[in-house]
Amino acid sequence: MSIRTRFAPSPTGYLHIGGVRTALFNWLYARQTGGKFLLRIEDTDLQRSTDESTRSILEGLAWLGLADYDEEIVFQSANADKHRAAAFKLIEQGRAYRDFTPKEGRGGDANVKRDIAERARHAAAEGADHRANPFRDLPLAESNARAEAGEPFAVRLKIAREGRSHFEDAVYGTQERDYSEIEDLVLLRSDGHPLYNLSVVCDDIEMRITDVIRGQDHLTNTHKQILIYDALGAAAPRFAHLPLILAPGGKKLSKRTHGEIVSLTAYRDAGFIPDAFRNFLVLLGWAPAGVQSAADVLPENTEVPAGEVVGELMSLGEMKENFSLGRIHRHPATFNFDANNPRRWTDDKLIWMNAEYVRTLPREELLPMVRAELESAGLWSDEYERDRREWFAKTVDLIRERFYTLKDFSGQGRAYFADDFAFDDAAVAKNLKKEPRLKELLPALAGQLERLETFDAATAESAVRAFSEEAGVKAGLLINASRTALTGQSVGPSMFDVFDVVGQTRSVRRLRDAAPLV
RNA sequence: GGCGCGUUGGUGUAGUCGGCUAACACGCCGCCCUCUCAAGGCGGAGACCACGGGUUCGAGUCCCGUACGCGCUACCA
Repeated sequence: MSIRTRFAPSPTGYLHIGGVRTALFNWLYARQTGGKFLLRIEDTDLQRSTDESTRSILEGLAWLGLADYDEEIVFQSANADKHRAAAFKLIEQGRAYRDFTPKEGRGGDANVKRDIAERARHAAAEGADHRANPFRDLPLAESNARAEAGEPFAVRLKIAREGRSHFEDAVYGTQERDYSEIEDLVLLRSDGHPLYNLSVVCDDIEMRITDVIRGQDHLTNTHKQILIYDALGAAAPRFAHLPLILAPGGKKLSKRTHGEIVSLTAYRDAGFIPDAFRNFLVLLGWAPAGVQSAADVLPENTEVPAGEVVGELMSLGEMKENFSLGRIHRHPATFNFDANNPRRWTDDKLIWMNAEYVRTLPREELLPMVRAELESAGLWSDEYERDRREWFAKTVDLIRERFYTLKDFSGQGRAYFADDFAFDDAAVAKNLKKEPRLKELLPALAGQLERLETFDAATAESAVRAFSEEAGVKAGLLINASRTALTGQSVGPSMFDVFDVVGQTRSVRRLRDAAPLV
C-alpha cells in the first residue's frame, strides 16, 4: 500500500517552527516514497481557531514549497457529524458509554496544567480507579432512556480493565502502557462536540493515513488513539514521533510565550530564503548518516556528485533522497533566538546558512527574490529586466557576496539602486573627516574619472592609482573615501567594482557631493 | 504525584557489530589574503561523552541506579 502522510495543524495561531518541521518531515517522507502528502486543518476548537491562522499556515507552507498537497484540504470541523456518529456507534456496540456526571468546570487556561497535575496527584494518593465511573456499566436501555429524556451526557471510551497497549514507534521504538494508566477518555463533550482524540482517529481512518508523523508531545496520547482505532475496528497506522524543538530556556516552543519570533512568516518577512530555511530546519532533529564537510569526504578538487550528501548543505532533492525516519533523533533540539538582540535575533546557524544560499543560489533563482525585495522597498525599476538586465545581474552578483538576507539588498544595498541612501556616521568619521585634504581631493578625483572615455573597474583603478601618486597620498585613502562617498558605508565590495557598477555619472556626482561632508 | 521520553563542547550534530588520543558544522579567538568588510585558506580555545555503579582486556557505545530536563496526564488541540 502506498504511503499517505498528513500534516494536521490547528489554526489557533501562526505556523511556528516546530509545526513547519513536522510538515517538512511528512512531506519528505511522502515524496521520498512516492506516496501522498495531505493537509488537514484541525479547526475543531471553535473559540481559538481563526481564518487568519489558516491563511498564515497555507501561506507559510506555500512559501516553503510544501503546498503541493495531493488531495483536497480537509477541514476537520466539516466532519464533526461523522465523528459524532462514530461515537454513537461505539455506544451501541458497548465500546463506549454515556457519562451523565455533570460537567466539571475548569479554571482559566493559564492554570489548567497545574490543575490537572494537582488533580492527578490527589487521585493517585487516593488510589483512584480509572474504571470506577458509575455509568460505565449502566444498561444500554437505561442509558438510552435517560438520553432521550434530555439528560446531558458526555461519551467515554470503555477501556478494558486488564491489559497493555503497545505500538512500535518508528523513532522511539516499542511503546507500552498499562490500561490502568489510561482513563476512560471522553470522546464527545456533553454539548455534543467531538474531542481531539476521536476526531484525529476518525479523520486519519477516512483519509487512509498510513503514517502519522507528529510531535513527541503526542507520544503518550497515542495509546489512547490506538484504543480508539481498535474500538472502531480499524487498523492503526504506523507512528513516528518527532523530538520537540525547544526554546533557549529549554521549554517547548510556543506561540503564546515566545511570540512572533518563532513564527515562520517572521522569517519570510525578514528576508530568509525558503531553501535555506528548509535546510536549517531539516537538521533540527535529523541528520544524514555521518555528516562531514565536503573537504573531508572527497579528494581534493573533485566535483560534488549530484544527489550525494556530503555535508549539511543540501538541496531539496538531496534531502528527499537521504531522509529516513530511522535517523530522526530522540532528544529535543534547542532553537536559538533572542528578541532583545537585533544583531543576532535568531539562530546563528540559520543566519549563516541563509548567507550561504544568498551567495551561492543560481542567478535565475535569486534574481526574482531580489526583485520582490526591491519592489517592496520601492527600489525596483522595470529597466532591470530590460536594458539594464546585465547591469542588474552583475550588481546583484557583486553585492550578494556579503549579504545575509534578502533585506540587505534594499538596506545595505540601497546605494546601488537609488541616490537617496544614508551615510553611516562612523563611516563618514573614519573615511572622510579624518583627512581634511579630501575636501579638495574628492572633487579632483571626480574630475579625473569624468575624463575617462571607457569606464569600468580596470580604468577606474588605474585612474585612481595614478591620481593618488600624483597627489602624493596613499591609494587606500582615496579608495576608502570613495567607498563612503559612493555608498555611505565603510564596508563593501572591492571599490573598483563598485565604481564600475555605480557607473561614471553617478560616481562622479557622488564624489563631488561628498566633499562638503569632509 | 503517576506514566513516558531524553541527557556528546555555547548551539546543531557524527560516532551502524564496544577499540576515541571523541569527529563535523555554526559561533568564538588568532594568522594569511587585502582598498574596507565579508568570503576563502590555515591554526587555536572549547566536551574527561549528566552523575554513580556494574559487565568487559577495553564503554560515549551494553546493564542497573541517581540527578536533571522535557512531555503527557482536560467534557484543549
